Amino acid sequence: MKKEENFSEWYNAVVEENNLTDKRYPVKGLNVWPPYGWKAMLLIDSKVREEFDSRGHDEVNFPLLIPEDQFQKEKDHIKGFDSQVYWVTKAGDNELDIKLLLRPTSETAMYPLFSTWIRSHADLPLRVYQIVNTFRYETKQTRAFIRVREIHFIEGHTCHATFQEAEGQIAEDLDIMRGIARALCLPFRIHTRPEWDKFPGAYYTKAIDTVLPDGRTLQIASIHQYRNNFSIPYDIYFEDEDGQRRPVFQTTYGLSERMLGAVVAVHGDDKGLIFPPPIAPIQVVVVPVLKKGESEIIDKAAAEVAARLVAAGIRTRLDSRDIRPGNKYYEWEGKGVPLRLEVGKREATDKFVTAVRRDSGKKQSIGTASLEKDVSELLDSIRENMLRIATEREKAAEHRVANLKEIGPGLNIIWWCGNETCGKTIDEKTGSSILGIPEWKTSGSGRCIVCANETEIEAVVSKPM
RNA sequence: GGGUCCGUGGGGUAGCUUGGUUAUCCUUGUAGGUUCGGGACCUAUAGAUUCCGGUUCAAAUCCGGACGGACCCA
Repeated sequence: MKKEENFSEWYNAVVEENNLTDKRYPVKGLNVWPPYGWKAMLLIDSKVREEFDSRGHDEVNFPLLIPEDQFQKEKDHIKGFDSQVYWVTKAGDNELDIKLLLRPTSETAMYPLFSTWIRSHADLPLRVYQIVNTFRYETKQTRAFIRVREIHFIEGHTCHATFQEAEGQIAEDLDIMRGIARALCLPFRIHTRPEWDKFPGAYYTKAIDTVLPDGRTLQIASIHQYRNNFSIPYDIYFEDEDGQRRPVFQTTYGLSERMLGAVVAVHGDDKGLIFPPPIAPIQVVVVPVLKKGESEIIDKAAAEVAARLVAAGIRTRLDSRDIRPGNKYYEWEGKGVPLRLEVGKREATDKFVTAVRRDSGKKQSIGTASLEKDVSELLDSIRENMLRIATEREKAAEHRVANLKEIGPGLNIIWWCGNETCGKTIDEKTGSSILGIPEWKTSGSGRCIVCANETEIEAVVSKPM
C-alpha cells in the first residue's frame, strides 16, 4: 500500500492489518485493542507515567459516571460538551431520579472532591492525573486512534495558590511533552488556540500539534489554564497564610491515543509501521534461517541470542515458526519492529548475527561478543534517525504565505489582526483554520492576510485532521 | 452540518444491470508431509450473502428502514 498516494486508505489498512486495532466491533467509534496495539499504548502510558511521577504528580482514578447536577456547574463547559454526552437514564427498569452521564472528561467528576480535599495553602499544589476511558459522542467520521467515541484519555489536573504558580505548571507541562515526544520521535508545535477554539471553560488553551504526511495537522495534546473558572463554581477554595478564603488556580493537561495515531502516521512507510524503539512492543525480532541437517545448531544459536537480549531488558521475540524466513521478514516489517536479527548457518558458525534496521533497511554484522551493547546502540541510533527524519519533514512543511490563495497543506505562517471575523473568513475561504499563535517570539509586523490592517500577530494556519 | 458511494467466509473479491442449479477466485485457519539466506509446494479439510420489513412462485440480486463502513464539500 502506497502511503503517499492515498494516505487515508494507507492509514486504515496499516493499523488494522498490523493488529494495532480491530475496528469490527459493531458500534461506531468504539474500537477493540488487540494485544499488539494495547502493548504499544501501554508503553506510551508508561512513558507518560514516568514523566508525571518523576515530577511529583500522583495517579488517581475517579468514577466513570457523573451525576447530572454535578456536571452542570460551569456554563461554558456544559455548552461545549452537552451535545456529545452519553446518558445513563435507567437502572434496570427504573428511571433514575438523577441522570448519570459517561465522563467526556473528568473536571466535573473530580472538582467536587477537590473542594473537600483542599482546605489550606498547605494542601497546595495538588497535582494528580488519571489514565481512563472517556466518552464523547462524535458525529463526524470516526477514525482509529484519531477520532473515536471511547477515548483512551490521560488527564492531568492541578490546583495552585496563585496564577503565577499555575503558569509555572504550564511551563512544566511543556517539559513533560518534550520528554514524551522524544520517546515517540515526534516533532511538535505549540499553539495558543484562538478564543473561539479554546477548551470549554478554559481561560486559555495551548495545543500541541504535529504535522501529518498529507499536510494536515493533528492535535496530540492540550494544556489549559483555567484560572478560577472552575474553582469558583465548584467551590475549590483554600485558606491562605492570612486566613483569607481564596479560590485556587487550576490547569489541566490532556493526552490520548492520538499519540499512537501520530506515531503510525508520521513514521510509517509503504511496508507498514515503524515503531520508535522506546515504545516498540517488540524491539528486536530474531529470525533463524534454517538449513536441512543444520537446523539444530542454528536454532540453538538463535535461541541464545534472544535469551541474552531478553536478559539485557530488550523486548525481544524469537520467531521460530515453521514458515519461510522471507515471510517472517515481511510480517515483522509490517508490524514496525525496529531491528531484525538473522541467524543462519554462517552466523551460527562464525559467531555473529546479521542486523537489519527497519528505518533504513541497512544490514550489518554484529559479533556475538558485543551483542547487547551493539543492539542497544543500534536501537538508539534508530531512534535518533527517526526523530531527525520526522523533524526535517516538519520543517519542510512550514511556509510563510501573504494571501489567502497561497494557503495550502502544511503549516502556513500568516499575519493576523487577531479578530475573530478575519479568523473565520480564513476558515470559510480556504477550508484551513487558525491553529493559533505559535510559541516563538513575534518580531516585526505585517498586514493581516484578510483585512490588511497592520498587526504584530503571527498565526499558524492549517487543515486539522 | 450537507452530499455521494458501499456492505458476500477471518481479510480481499466475482455474481446484482436482466431475480431461478451446489455462490467465484485469491488469501487465511486446521491436520499431515517435503522444505527454509526475501511472501515455498503437495494432500486433506474448515469458513460468507449485515439486520428487520416489503414485492415475488422464487431475493445476494428489486424497494424501504436500521446499523456499520469509505469518500467529498462546508
